[in-house]
Amino acid sequence: MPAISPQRMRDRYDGILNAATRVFSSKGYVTASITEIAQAADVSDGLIYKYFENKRDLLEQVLTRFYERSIAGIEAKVAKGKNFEERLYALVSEHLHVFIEDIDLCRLFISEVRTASDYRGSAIQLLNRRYTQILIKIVDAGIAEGEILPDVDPRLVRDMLFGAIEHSSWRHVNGSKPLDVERMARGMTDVLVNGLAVRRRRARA
Amino acid sequence: MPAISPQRMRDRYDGILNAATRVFSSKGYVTASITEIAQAADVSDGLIYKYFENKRDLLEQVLTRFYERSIAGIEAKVAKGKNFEERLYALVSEHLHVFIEDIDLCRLFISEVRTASDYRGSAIQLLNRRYTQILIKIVDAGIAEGEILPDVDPRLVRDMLFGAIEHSSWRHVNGSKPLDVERMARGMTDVLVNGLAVRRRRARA
Amino acid sequence: MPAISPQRMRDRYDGILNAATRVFSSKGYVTASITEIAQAADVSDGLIYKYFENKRDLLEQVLTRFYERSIAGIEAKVAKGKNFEERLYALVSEHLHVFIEDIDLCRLFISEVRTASDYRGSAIQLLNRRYTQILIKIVDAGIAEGEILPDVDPRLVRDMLFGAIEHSSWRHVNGSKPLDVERMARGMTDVLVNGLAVRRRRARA
Amino acid sequence: MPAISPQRMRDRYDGILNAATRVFSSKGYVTASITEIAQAADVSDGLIYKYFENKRDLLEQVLTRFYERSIAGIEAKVAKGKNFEERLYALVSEHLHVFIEDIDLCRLFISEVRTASDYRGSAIQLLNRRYTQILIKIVDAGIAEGEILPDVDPRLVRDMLFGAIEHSSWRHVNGSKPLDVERMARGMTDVLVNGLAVRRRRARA
DNA sequence: AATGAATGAGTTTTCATTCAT
DNA sequence: AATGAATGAAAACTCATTCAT
Repeated sequence: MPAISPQRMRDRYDGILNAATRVFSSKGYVTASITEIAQAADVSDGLIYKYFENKRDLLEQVLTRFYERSIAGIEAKVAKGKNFEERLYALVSEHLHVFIEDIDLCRLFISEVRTASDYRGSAIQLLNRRYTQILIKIVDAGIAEGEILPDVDPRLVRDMLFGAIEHSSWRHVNGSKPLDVERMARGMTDVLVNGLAVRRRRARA
Repeated sequence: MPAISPQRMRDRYDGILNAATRVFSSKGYVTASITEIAQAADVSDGLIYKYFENKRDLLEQVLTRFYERSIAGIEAKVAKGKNFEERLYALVSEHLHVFIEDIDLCRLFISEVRTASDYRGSAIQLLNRRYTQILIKIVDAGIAEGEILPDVDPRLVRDMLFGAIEHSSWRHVNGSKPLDVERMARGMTDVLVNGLAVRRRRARA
Repeated sequence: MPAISPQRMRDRYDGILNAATRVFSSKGYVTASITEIAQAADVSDGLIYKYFENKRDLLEQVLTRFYERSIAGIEAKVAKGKNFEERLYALVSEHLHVFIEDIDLCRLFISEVRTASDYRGSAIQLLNRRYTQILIKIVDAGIAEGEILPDVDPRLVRDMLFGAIEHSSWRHVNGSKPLDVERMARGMTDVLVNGLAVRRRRARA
Repeated sequence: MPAISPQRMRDRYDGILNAATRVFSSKGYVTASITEIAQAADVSDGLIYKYFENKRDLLEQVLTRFYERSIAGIEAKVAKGKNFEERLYALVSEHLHVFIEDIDLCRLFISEVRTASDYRGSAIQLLNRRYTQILIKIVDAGIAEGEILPDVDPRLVRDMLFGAIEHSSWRHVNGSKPLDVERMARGMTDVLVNGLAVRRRRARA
């Protein structure tokens, strides 16, 4: 004898999650209060604890859902790329787009998720791996198709790329300047592909 | 006619700063409490406020001291490099070393300093600029000496490099694996210099 | 669907207000602590902040309630007076009664309310005006009915009377002697009406 | 073997007292801090405790000195008055002048001195009596010389007058309007002497 | 005599979480 | 199922007073 329909339960859950996403994004984890989230969700404080274990759990759900959606979008775009360079470019530009469209969530993600003591083994960590795999596959395919030097360590490329994206996005996050996604994605892809060194006999693309 | 010797005052200051460094590093800024720091420094709560304006100020001093020391070390090493590649390698490997030796402080730095609303114009920001300049100069010199393509945007290189370092260090920070500094620094330098693409006519170094 | 009956909420509110009234009265605003009030109200510290904004707000509610009740009582008595002298007497004697019955609250009122920087425009100030009006109307009516000299400044009368009441009450407040309300009210009324000077041709009432 | 000359000791004492007068006046007793006073006196915190028992004692000395000086001034002026009305006027106007010239000290006096639990028997209380006596004597003399009705209670007059002065001064203290001393002193004296009631056969002055 | 470093109790206020209704 | 009243532990910070120097 369920006192509430599964659909309604689902709606409640989503409502709270959406509210938490908004509040956490705009105020940060510590500064946001359960009461504030409850009000934004038009729900009582107590009810939140029926759907989520505690404040930390709520944060994790928020981040997980965001990460899942972002990865799905990036995967879709990357799949359309026809060669190494196109796929790399798709990855970079999509990643940057996510940063631009959901700055606040990204800021939340970066500043809170890693602090979590329970980071290892969490759902987030699994997503992280999944995301990483996207790039690894791109690189592996590039090597297989002869586009990329075979002695390149894919993990190195991953670190350089994601690090670069994150790093350059930060300035945007912190508000100093708008980000020119197109130009930046192009620049990163280019440097990664061709390096910085002067070539004697071969013109760069 | 001070009631306490300057030396003892200096010791007190350092004692508190060291205690704060330890506590902040291990627990994070918000989670650490003044009382905890005071106990770690074997000092009363109140005394902390004689040497530091408030909790935030204490954090800033901790970060500034750390940053200053790190920069000095890196600058020294970089100065010894004879060409672009050597200097770039020095920068990368020193930076990685700092990350490895002071993981917790780096985590603190990354997760707290950028959140600070008063970041802009702060001492930290100045240090950040100073650090950034080290790399910019390396790149500029590389261009001047014809080692590097003249149309390279130094800021792009900066973002890619620092981002990559930060990013790859994170895994180390989060504890999964030890970091092979030598190999990683070599790899990054190499990719940055030569790119990933296969060269037709020219053997890579 | 509140989790608590409105009646119980009202009781809590009143309980805290009463406790605060007691504690503030006996110890003064600054000296009284929230914890002390909470204990007196048999309630947790935190709950006080559910019913009142902060310590200052709590004080204001205490004073306002007291003032409202006092004014209502005085107004009622004054309304029964048939002429200037009777009404003046009613005002004076009621005011003195309040002082005697609630010495501590009066002391609190006098020493705290005027210090408040936010006094102007506050609820208290409005009550102050309302009280002042009672006397002004008495004087105006006395003039209109030819009982009082027309060139009398009602504000001067107000200052002299309220000042006198307050002042003479203070000795009572500070505990030296009990106050003979009847005699004092009679004396003040008389002096105000007839003055101190000897009259040549007219016997005093 | 005094390590410091009596004169220098006296200067120190006065310096601290003056500084305390300034700081207490402008910030109030609770808000003022010993450190602040020490700085204003160009002296160390600790030295204050060589000259005064504690913060409360310091306040009392400040108020006592102020009160003593004010009374002396008023006594001198009153002594010059030739009859009841002149002396009464002198008292009122001098009192008002003190209020105007030392508003902040008056505010301090009124809001702090009475709160003092040790009010009774203190130096301040003695001064209060001495001040009160000035008026009592004026009234007694007025009665003796036939200017004033013999059945007047001098204490009642005292309360009305001092109360009125204090009360009307408060508005000035609280800053709403400047005080017209002359007019107000004249008005009070007049009402006290002649009363408010219409006289049939005798024109008022 | 004079200093000012050092203390530590005490303050208001916030908030995640629980549980009676 | 849902509420929101109630808790109480914690936090940062202040300051009168003491005492080693």
